[in-house]
This record gives sequence, structure tokens and C-alpha cells, in this order.
Amino acid sequence: MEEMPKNYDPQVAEPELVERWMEAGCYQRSKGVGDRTIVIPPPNVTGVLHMGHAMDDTIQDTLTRYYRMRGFSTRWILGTDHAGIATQTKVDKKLKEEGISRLEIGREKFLEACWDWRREYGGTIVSQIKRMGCSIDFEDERFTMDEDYAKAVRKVFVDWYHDGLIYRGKRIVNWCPSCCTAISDDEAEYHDEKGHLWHLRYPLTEPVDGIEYIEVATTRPETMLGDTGIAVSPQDPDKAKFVGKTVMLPIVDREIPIFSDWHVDAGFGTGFVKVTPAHDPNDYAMGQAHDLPQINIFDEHAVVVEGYGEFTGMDRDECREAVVKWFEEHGLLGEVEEHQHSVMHCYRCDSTLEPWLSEQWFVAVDKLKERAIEVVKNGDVTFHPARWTDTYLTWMENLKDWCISRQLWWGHRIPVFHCEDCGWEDALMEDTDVCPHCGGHHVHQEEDVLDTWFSSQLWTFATQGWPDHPEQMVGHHPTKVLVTARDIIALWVARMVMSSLYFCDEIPFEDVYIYATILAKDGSRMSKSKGNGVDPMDLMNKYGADAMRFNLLTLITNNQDVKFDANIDKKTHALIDSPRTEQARGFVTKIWNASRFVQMNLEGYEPGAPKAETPEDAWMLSRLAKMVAAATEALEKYQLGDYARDIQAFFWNEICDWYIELCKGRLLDGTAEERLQVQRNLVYVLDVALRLLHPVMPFVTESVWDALPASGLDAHDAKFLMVANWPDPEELAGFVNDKAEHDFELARRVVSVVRATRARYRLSPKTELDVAVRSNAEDAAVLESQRGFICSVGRVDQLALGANQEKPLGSVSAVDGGLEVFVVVGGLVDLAAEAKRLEKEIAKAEKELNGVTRTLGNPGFVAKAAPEVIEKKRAQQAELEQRVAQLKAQAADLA
RNA sequence: GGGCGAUUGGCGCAGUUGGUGGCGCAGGUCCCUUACAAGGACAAGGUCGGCGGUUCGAGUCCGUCAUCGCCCACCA
Repeated sequence: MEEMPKNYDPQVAEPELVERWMEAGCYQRSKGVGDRTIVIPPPNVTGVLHMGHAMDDTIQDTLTRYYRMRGFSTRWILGTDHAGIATQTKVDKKLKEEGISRLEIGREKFLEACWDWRREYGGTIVSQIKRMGCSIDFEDERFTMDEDYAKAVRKVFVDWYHDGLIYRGKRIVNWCPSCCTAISDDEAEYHDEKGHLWHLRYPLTEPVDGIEYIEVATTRPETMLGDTGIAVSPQDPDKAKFVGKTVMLPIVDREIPIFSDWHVDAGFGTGFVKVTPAHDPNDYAMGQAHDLPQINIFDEHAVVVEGYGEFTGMDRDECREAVVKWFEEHGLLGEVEEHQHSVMHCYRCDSTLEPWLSEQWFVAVDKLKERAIEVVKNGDVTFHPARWTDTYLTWMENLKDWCISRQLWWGHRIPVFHCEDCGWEDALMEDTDVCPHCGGHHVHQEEDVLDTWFSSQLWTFATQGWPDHPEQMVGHHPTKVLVTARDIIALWVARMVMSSLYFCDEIPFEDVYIYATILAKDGSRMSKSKGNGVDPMDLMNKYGADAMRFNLLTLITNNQDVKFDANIDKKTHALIDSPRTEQARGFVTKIWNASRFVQMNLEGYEPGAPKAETPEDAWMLSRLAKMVAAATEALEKYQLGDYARDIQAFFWNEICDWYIELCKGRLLDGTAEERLQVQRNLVYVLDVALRLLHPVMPFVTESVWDALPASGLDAHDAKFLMVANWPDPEELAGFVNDKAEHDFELARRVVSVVRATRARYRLSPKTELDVAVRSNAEDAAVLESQRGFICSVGRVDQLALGANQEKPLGSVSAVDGGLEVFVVVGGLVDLAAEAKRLEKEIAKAEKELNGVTRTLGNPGFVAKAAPEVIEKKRAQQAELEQRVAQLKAQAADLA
């Protein structure tokens, strides 16, 4: 067997392995019993990998690799999302740089440009995901604009249209004048901004009690052009006399009524609210209730429309200034207050959104949400961590109809056709030029496209053959788990549940795993504008994919946010370092080195069953069996952080620090049989550990496994570790041996005491020491059986054991778990220091003992506590009593 | 305004059904012991944000306050 290189280089090994795995077809659906399909939350085609993806994909790949090894039919379905607004914005920008306007070239040409763009950049994120080692079915990539997918989207629209779930209506929508499209409430972002509250005076048509004008307060004076009413609070007695009167709206000379409405808060502003039904959601509602006209003063670019004289043609900001100036010049401007308020912004281009009255398409959600609530309440769909259930349910219960039309070109065009001649309208699966009703040739399709979430809501089933090949879905839908970020629980998760229930009559996934948001080191959100984002590619290039993946999993706790400890160059935004990822790389190296050591000592090795020949073997195999059970359970419960942290501690602190060290004796000086058995044990332990580690660190484990011979677990049953079997907790259960673990602990304590004494007296690790241990006969027998271990690891020359051991001359002592350990340090004993140390230990033990005694002396405790707890306390008390006695005796001895 | 999360040694974090607290890093001492100094051994460091309550017993459950963060809603 070829010797493993001294150093492991992830930058070479990782890309190589990706190629080998893919060539061997390991990424495609694995055959197995039971199905665990996962669909990737489709990243935007415009995107590059960010830390959120890295976390998301690490979790999914860890689960996928685990499922595959467990023997489930496993497939991770890849795809990207066309991301309507995001893509259109980018293509627009690119064309603009080339001096081309979208409107000049028209819809067809623009869409071509989008497809070109997609072909050029869409592969970036896919290749980055590949670099991470994600075992995705790359040979079958889906895109939300693919022909099949588009058909599924169209069918959903057409069916819902015919089932009466889709309707058209005039609504106030959040309009982005820059993107020229409606933005859903969920896509809008609020920012607090400093603004003003302008008091404007509107003259009353007839004076009321000698008052000639009323004063309204507004943050948006420009919208006064569209005012059609004035509202006051019904709970405002001072204003009652104005109700029913009218004011003459300045500039436009429109007579508008004053009325009362519950929307108005008497305490805010002046108590008079200008009502602009076409430009404010609340005003719209009031307008409906009081039958006010809706006057739209802006066009789609938020420019004032015809009919407003000097104001026509101005944009929002110009108009605001001009209106304020006009009021000022006419003596109608009152107070101007500073006012902080939140303003909606487009989540893509950050423009201020304009509430705008327009014709839009909607999905009526009332019929959909009931079942979607039910399946979560009854546990068919389970959130992990469970607290997200409430987020989902709250959102669902407050759900309003969903505005699905977007005034974009890039996306799924709404398949509704109208006939200009006879007024016919229908949603169709096939395009048509001819009216099926009157035969006319003036048929037009809707210009708008669908909200991107409308198409991504079908993701679990439209990627799997629906609607034309339902047979492909059989056994693979519902999918096992959806792994995603919390901010799209409403946007995406909830809608997937609704549409899947409607069209497939089943849930889309059994589990929803919501991972923590990754924040920058200082706790702020990573964002492009701040330049504080960490690029996963930088992490992988510096530390390797395994290290990044492992670190990400260890970050997972019950927290909803995690701070990522990377230092970023302020100017270039390049990664300087990430200490925790570096630590994770240290673990990769540790795995490599431990394996290399074993591999270097395999001369004469023949595969064979592991066997507990020595106490340390029994201990190790028992611990291993428990680790297999724990790792399996953690992964099944989506406790990925525990899985990663526990397996690391096990590998490092137990396998490396103790077991391998303990095997060195037999390996280097043992008999041929001893050597062979210890080789078998080591290869086996390593093999199992590598299998447990593989899901999170696929590369280094595969590289090492490749270099190691078959263990007794099963003949290297597969070409690759990634398709080898997950260790079966049941099969290993036979190794569980609590007695062995206890006995080993006892010996380990003696060694620790010797080491501590050595450190205290600055004795070289090389000098062998004489040690005596006084204990009960049972423990003495246990220690006797581990004499070899204690002597070799503790560097002990003479080891005296027994119940009646005398304290040797020139020794210092320690008490640990009933054992009294005496270490001979010759003439070096520092009596004063030892006395002081013992005093401290006695005080500590007595304090503990007092606590326990007090508890046991409490009648309430003895009466009410669980028997096993009392039993435990009694044992503690006995042990502490013994400890105090022993320590006191030792102190007396010293004097 | 509503909801959620966080507050534990210098820093970053664990702590599952209540039984007096762990890990990693940094810092300290010692060791380049032939897998690994990207390592090993050892030691030190905390009245678990404040107050109140339930309980024999609270980091853990309840209430309340404070600070920080996130989400949702609203803000003429």
C-alpha cells in the first residue's frame, strides 16, 4: 500500500474528487429503500454564492450524503430561478451600458438578451455549488423558465383562473416607478427616514364658526393634487362641526367633503387627514367606504399626468417642492415639522415605492389557506426548530389576496387572452390569434408576467414531471425536507404548501428546516452595500470546502442568528482570515494525520473483525458504538450542530488523544497477533468514524478512505465512501460496554493525576516516576488489569496497587474518585506548597459536601424528590465524605 | 404597536425532560515524546443581565424590567 503523503492539500484533492464522483454517477438518484428526495431552494440565476447559500447547501448536502449512505433512494434536485425583477434589472443595466434601451428593442429582443445573459452567467452559482462538494444531480438541472416548467406554471394559472381563484382587480399596489412594476408587500423594505410633516391649509367652502380654513398634516404634499376628501376622527369632538362641510382644494379647485372615519387618529398631526384614494392604501380604504373618486395623478414613472398645469410633467420630488412652494406663496403653508417615518423601498433597486392604483391580477387565498394551516397544525409538515411553526401560522392566518402580476418582460407571461372585437377573455394553455368566440383576429395576450414566487411555489412537483409525467413523482413526492432561510417562510414555503395541496393533493415536504441567518462579525447583516459580506469562495480557496462546511455546521445552535468570525479587508472586501474556519481546517488535518499514522503502521495487515482484546479496546468500541447511535439520532432530528461538534470531540479527544496513543505500544512492540488485532481495531474504528464524518467533510474522508484498506466492517463494499453504508447502530450495539468505559475512566484518572503532578513539579515527561494507588480492592483489580496502559501513558516505572498501600516516602498525593494516588517525586516535595494545595482542595470538597448535606438534611427534599435523585445525592455525599477524610489524612501525613 | 430571539468566565458559544455549570479561542506553565507545534500535557478563570415568584431545589419554569438584534403591522 502506497504511503499517504505527509500533507493533505484540499485545493488539489477536492476538485479532483468532484470529477471522480460525478464520472462514477454518484450524484444521481441512488437506489434504495424508502425515499428521501430534496429539492434545492433554487438560487437566482443572477446570483453568486453567498454565506446563506453556503449554509443552506452544506446542510442539504450533509443530509443528502447521510440519506444516501443510509440506503434511501436519494436525490438532490438542482435548479435555478429566473428571478424576474433581479434579472431584468441586471440585463437592463447591461443594455444601458451598451447604449441600448429596452423599450427601443422591444419585448422579443429583450427576452433574447435575458436568455443570453442567463447562458453567460447562470452557470456561475452552479459551479460554485459544485465546488462545495454538493452531491447534486447536476445532470438534470431545472430552470423555472424551461419549457416543461413553463407549462406547469401555465397550467396552475389556467386551472386557478377557471376555478375562480384568480381574478383581476383595481388595487393600490406598491409600485416601483423605476422598475415599473408592482412589488408585493413581502418584497417591500421599510427604511426609517427623516422627513417633514407639512401643514397645509385648505379653505372651507363656507366658513364654520368664523373659521375660514382647516389645516391638514401630510408627509406627501404632492399627492394633494389627487385629494378627494378630508377625514377626521369620530372620537374628536372638536372636529364634529366640520363633518359634512366641504373644502375647496387649492391649486385644482376641487370641492371635497369632510367626513369622519375610524382610520383617523385624533392625536396625530392636526386631526385633519387629506384623503388621496389613488395614492395611499388607507386612503383607498376610506375612499371605498365613503364613495370618493379615485384620482390618479401619477403615471407609471411617478410623473404628474396631464391636466395639472405647471405641475404636469414633474416627478414626485419636483412636484413636492413645487406644491410646498405654491402653498407658501399663497400663504397657505402652516407649520413644517421634522418627522421620522418609515418609507417603503423596492427590494431590488431601492427606489421609493409609490402606492399606486392599477389593474392587477390576484390569487384569492381563502380557499387555499385552510388546508395549508391544517397540515402544519396536525404535524404533517413539521418545522425545525419548532418555533417557526408560529411564524408560518401567524402569516397564514393573516393572509390577504396575493397580487401576482408584475409589469416586467422577463418571466411567465400571464396566459390570458382578450378579444377586442367581442370582449371575450379566457386563460388558455395554448396561444391563440383568433377569437374562439367571434372568430375575430384582434386577440391580445396580457402584457404582464407572473410574480416569480408564483412559479417557484411549484418547485417540489414541477421539477419532478408534473403535470405531464405524474408517474415520475410516484415515490419521490412529497420530498423529505426543505432547507431554507426564515425570511422566505411566507414568500415561498407557505405558498409551496398551498399549491402542492391544491394540485397534488399532498404536502410538498415533510420537514422544513430553518437555519440561522449568518451575520457579519459585529452582528450586522451581511450586505453588498456595506461590503461586509464573506465570500464562500474565498473561504474555500483559503481553507478548503471541508473546513468551510464543517465550521458552518458547528455554528448551528438553537439561535436564530450566528455571527461569522471573518475579518474582511475594508477596501477590497477580500477575506483576511476566519479563525474558526481555520480551526476547522485543523480538524481536517487532524483526520488526515491520524489516518496517516494508522496507515503507516499496517504492515502485515489482514482484514478481520475488530475485537476487544484490552480494556482500552473495549472502551473504544463501546464509545464508538454510542457515537454511531448519537450521530444517527442527531441527523434524524436535524441537530446538525450537535452532530458536527460531537463527532469532532469524539474523533479528536477520544480516538486521537487516547486510543491511538494507547495502541502505539502494541503496534510498535507487540506480538504478531497483538499487532494484527490492534491494526484491525484501528482500521475499523477509523472506518466507522470516517463514515460518520463523511456527510459533513466529504473530501478528506473520501481521500483517507481511499488510502486505507478494508476494515472488518464490511469489505470495502463500495468504490467510494460516499456510497458506502452508514454504520448500523444496531449492529454496533454489541460493543456497548458500560463497565469497560467505567474501568477505563478509572485508569485514565490515575494517568491524569500523574501528569498533573509532573506538571506541578516541572518534571520532564521523560522521567519515569514511581506511583502508588490506594483504593478499594475492586478498583485495585481494575487498575491492575490496566497496569500496562497506566505505566506506558503515564510514564510510570513502579506501580503499586492495593487497599493497604502506604504512602511512599518523598511522595505527593492526590485524591480522585475514591482513589488516593501517591506520586514519588523524590526529595523534591515542597511541603509548604503541598499543604497549601491540600488545604484548598479540602475547603472546596467541604463546601461541596456541605451543600449536599444541607440538601439531604432538608425534609422537603427527602419527601418530594425522585428516589433516584436522592440515591444519587447519597452516593455523592458518601464520596465527598471519603474525599474529605482522605485529603485530611494526607494533610496530616504531610505535617 | 404585535411577535420572536439573545443576555453564561477576556472573546465566541453549549447547557435536551428543574438536581449548584461545560466547550473552543485568547491568556498562563511545561514539552519540537518518531501521525500531527495546524501538535501534546497541565493549571487558572463564572454569585449564568436586574428584580420578584413557583419549588425541598432554578442557568433551566412563570412574571416583570433593562439592553441588543430580528420579523410582522402601522405611521395622514
